[in-house]
Amino acid sequence: MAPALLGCILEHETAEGLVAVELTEVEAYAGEIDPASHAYRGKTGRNAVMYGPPGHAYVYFTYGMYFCVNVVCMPEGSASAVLLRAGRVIAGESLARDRRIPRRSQTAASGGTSIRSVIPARDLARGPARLCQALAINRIQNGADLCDPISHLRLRRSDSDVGGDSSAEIAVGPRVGVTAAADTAWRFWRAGDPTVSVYRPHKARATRPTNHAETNQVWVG
DNA sequence: CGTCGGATAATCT
DNA sequence: GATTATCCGACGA
Repeated sequence: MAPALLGCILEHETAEGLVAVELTEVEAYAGEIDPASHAYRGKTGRNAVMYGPPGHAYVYFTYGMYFCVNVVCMPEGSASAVLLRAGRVIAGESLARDRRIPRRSQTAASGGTSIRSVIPARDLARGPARLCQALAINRIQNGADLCDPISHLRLRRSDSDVGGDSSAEIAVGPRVGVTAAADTAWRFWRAGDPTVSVYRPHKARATRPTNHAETNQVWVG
């Protein structure tokens, strides 16, 4: 499913307008058999949508401030999903750019306008959390039916893909930022595409052992 | 260009 | 209490 999604269009229609992206980078997560999947340890409140019917959006909140969106890919009862990591904005570019202004740049001094240079078009949806920001995807869209043409958040084949074009070369490699199954090559992207995110291995944090002396622990004896 | 630390909170153990 | 499917800005080369 994952490489098949490359080149597909994800679009979100809101009161502000329409923003659409052509997918350029995705990652596959194989549910309960995949140590890197949120479903590896079974069904929970967060991953429940992954166990539902395919074609729906599994949106999760991470790092205290970001959302990422997946497409559920296996029949009901079986958890599996494809993370949408990046795309090229093909509609609603100015709206997407407005949504991508970092909150701490929206200071009163600058009148709500970032003093930083304009975000390059290639960076608008370059990364899973950026993609969600550009498309205004959040926990409200968790469970949304992406295949219903009525849905405001929908996934469709590209207009230029009717003849099964797929002229772009697809590259394969390990997934970004995962600790478990770090060598499993289930990341797929369009080779050479500038909207594909930069690969970064998971940050091996120094798990500093708790220093009991610093936390006022007193050992007597 | 590359590397690094901080932000920030739901979720799970 | 630890971990996290991330991003941004600062800093140095």
